[in-house]
Amino acid sequence: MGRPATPKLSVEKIATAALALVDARGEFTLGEVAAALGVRPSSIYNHVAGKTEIIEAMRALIFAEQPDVPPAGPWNVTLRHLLRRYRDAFARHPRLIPMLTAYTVSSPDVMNMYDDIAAVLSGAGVPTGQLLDVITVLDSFVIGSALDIAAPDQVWDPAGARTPLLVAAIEAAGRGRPRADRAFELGLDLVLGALERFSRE
Amino acid sequence: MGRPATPKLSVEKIATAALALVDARGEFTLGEVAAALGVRPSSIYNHVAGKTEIIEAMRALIFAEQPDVPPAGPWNVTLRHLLRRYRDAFARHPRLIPMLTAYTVSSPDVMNMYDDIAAVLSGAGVPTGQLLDVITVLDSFVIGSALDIAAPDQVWDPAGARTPLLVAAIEAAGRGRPRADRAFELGLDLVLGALERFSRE
DNA sequence: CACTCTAAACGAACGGCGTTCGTTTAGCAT
DNA sequence: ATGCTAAACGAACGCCGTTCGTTTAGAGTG
Repeated sequence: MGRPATPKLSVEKIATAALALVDARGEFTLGEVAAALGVRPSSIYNHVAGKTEIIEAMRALIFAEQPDVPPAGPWNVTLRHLLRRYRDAFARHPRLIPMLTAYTVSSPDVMNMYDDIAAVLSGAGVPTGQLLDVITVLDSFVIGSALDIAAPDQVWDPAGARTPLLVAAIEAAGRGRPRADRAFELGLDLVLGALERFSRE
Repeated sequence: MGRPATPKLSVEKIATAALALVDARGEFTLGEVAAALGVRPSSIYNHVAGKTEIIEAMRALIFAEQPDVPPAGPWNVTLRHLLRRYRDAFARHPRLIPMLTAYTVSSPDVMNMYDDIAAVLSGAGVPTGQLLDVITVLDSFVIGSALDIAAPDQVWDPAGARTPLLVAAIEAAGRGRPRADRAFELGLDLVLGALERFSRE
């Protein structure tokens, strides 16, 4: 026993193993992470302060997975790419999303994203006084949409319907990931359209 | 010991006690709930299958707290009231929100809400094929906004900023609950404005 | 080259929490 | 009266996150 020749652990390895567990089963345990890395649970604490810090590391990980996007072109195209990329970071790991909503989001990656969005919006003519409000609206929509991906399709009980309207709408809408993607794109259209009008005033 | 003359517990009492704990401290334990009700933890299982079912009961509770709203007036006013009421149900108990995002949302109260929204949207001219997509967009925005309330104000580290833009925007925006409310109202303006255009096409 | 210091893995242990199960008893139905 | 169901209880279990002291590999220092 004792210290090994080459370290078996690192923050990134721990986060990656935990993320694999979350993707596969929707949750993770320190014991499982340790087992996946051929290590005992207590060893993890040499690299990480606790379970919440592992979750924070996973957040950093999924943002690091993102490709960088050149910020060129007209502002609405750029903003659309930015928001899509933001949501995609969550969308690649749907079961992780609920865990991330339990804590606050002040990681540097998120700040960079906010920074980019702020630049684009300002260029589009949004005044400084309203900048953060607009960013909040966009952020809320993106995070809500991400949660929508994680939600399994409703097992619909027609007996509970007060209107046949909703039943018809649900049956017409399709299911699963494509449905969530389509709704997100529609939301982008709506919000960006509104922002255009907003920035012209 | 044995069975008491009048029952000490009920699903509603359990959910109410748990909700009080969540409001006060952001989390709850079966032991704490039991203590608050003058009961032992195991007794809870005579009324509820487990902790997740308590959370589900809390969801029902906060929707039951809502006043009923007469669905009169032009569709955009009605929809605005509906969405505001939807968000207010969460907003009264901000620390509960992250717990609710961990599971799916198929409670009957939520379905009624969807039903109402569907009726209004359909009346506004949204075709059946897109009804659920629009509802999803609205739902995502509302839930994202609710989470925004729960998020404490960012402790801002100016060293991490790549642009002074975001710093200025954050300082200009104010803090806490009023800020979140203002952003939500702005989002309502944007989305409803976009829907008007959308329904005129 | 000896010596020290730090960092990494380990084993044991703890305290808490969610949950299960068998027991006891009050009120209702037969 | 008798039996059934429902509600509260106590004891116990197993898992999980976390802490602490111990062991040892390698890097730094004189």
